[in-house]
Formats: sequence, C-alpha cells, structure tokens
Amino acid sequence: MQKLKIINEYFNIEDTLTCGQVFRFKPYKDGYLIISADKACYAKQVDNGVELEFNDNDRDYFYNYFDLDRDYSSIFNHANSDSVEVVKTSARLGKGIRILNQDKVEMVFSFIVSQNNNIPRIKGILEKLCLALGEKKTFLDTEYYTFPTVEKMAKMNVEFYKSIGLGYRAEYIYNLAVSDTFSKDFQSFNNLSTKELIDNLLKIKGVGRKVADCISLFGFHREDCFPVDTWIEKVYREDFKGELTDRNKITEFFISRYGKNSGYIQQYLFYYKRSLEKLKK
DNA sequence: ATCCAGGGAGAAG
DNA sequence: CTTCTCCATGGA
Repeated sequence: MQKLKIINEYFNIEDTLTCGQVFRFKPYKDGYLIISADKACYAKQVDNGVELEFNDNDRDYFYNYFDLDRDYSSIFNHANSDSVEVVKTSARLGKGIRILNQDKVEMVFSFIVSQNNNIPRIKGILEKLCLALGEKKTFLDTEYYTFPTVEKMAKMNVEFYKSIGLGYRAEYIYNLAVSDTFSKDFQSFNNLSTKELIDNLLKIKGVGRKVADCISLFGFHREDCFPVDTWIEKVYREDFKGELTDRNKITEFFISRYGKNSGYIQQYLFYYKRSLEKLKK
C-alpha cells in the first residue's frame, strides 16, 4: 500500500468525482473509494490538498488517472476571464475539477448506459453490472467489483442486461459485447485525430455525437471536445442566449470558442448548472 | 399523471 | 440534408 499527498489548489476530490465524469465511487471513511477498471483507490480531502492511497503497483495508473502531470492554472484562468458571466462563475465553483483519465472500454459501455438517463440511475446500473459480472476484490478491508471483461459480458444475453435496468439500451450493450470492436485495433484509436476518433466511435450502435464526445474526453483525454447534453443545452439557451437548436451546431459553437480548453470548460459549466438544480431541494 | 434524465436509431419529409 | 417519433426505467 502506498500513500501520496497532492498539494494543489486545482484539485478538489469531491468536485472532481461529483461533476459527472465518473460513476463508480462511493463515500468511505471521511473520503471516497474510487474504482476504475479493475483497480481501487482511496482519496480524501485535507486542508490544502488531496491524500491518495492505492496498491504499490497502481501508482502510475492513478497518477495518470488524476491527470497529475497537468498544470490547470491556464485552463482556469482562461475560463475565469471569459466575457460570459456563467463561465467565470462556474470556473470558480469548479476550480478543483480535474478531467480524469479513465479506462477507455469502461467509458464506452458507461456512456452508452448514460444516454437519455440520469446520473443516479446510471450509477446503479453500472453497480449491478459489476456486481454480477465483475471480479470480487478487496481493498482496505472493503470489497469491490472490477468492471467486467468484454469476454465475460459477451457470454450473457439481452435478457440479463434488461434485468439490471438497462431498458432499450440492453441491446446496444449486448451487441457491443459480442462485436469485434475491442478485439482488433481499439487501442490504436489513440493515434487518431479527434475527428477520426469520433467518426470511429460513431460506428458503434448506441453511440451518437454526445456519447462519442464523452468517451473521447473522459477516456482519451481529447480536450477539444464539448459534449452537449440537456444541461449544457440549458446553459447555452439561458446563459449564452443562444438560438441554435441543433446539438451538433451547439457543439461546434463551443469548440470554436474554447478550443483546446473546451473539455474543461464544459465540465465547469455542467457541474455548475447541475449544482443549481440540486440546491432547489 | 406527466415530465425528465450526461440521446440515438430509424423513418419520414 | 433536416425533422419527427419512439425507445425502458424510475424519481420528482
């Protein structure tokens, strides 16, 4: 076991986990237990930073996972000097958000589950999926389940996927599991341009532009992506006073505006808009 | 009861 | 090319 303390004003563990980019984490002893692919990590906020704890062999994985090599100051400053008020406000609220480098395969399945769905339900479905098909492991005296292998998922049938609450998405998940999407050159997607990457992801049934953008951003760390969902559409309409209705065009609007910082600023805005809604109750 | 959630596929225009 | 309809599920 190994501990690592990160002192960085641009790293808040709660904001990073609850901003909507990751689904498999839960409160644990003054902090959080985070599960990614087959690995687990404990993280807790301390006065001036974040304390991480993981297995010795997972040091590089989680160092990269939390994007710790990146300097977030210029990203934050870009947002915090924008002419639109909501961008500045959201950046200050989400100053501690980092874009995680999550497992690519897990991101593809997870964001197919996310379509026309809400975050609590997405978390519940993924939890059931891992409980049923993942491998049981122990970390810090607590049990967790790995994300299932594609091979294991391919052995199930559509009825199983419906039984864990996937609804009409069950067929997308099943068809993807039995496809050859991940067996051939999926890892070489790394070498593609962002546009080529998105075009390839769009070939998967159940993956549209928004889901492809999320996979590209959260799995491949493509910063020049700006996923547009119902919340971002609300920001666009209410705070930017935008007139466009086509989500593709709204995406292009934001990318041409924010360039390489699109993904980060999108996360600031998404987190902010959703936080407001939670506050109402 | 109706609407909504990190939308997308397929059909119709 | 664009727009419309339907798609399961559960919480508000």
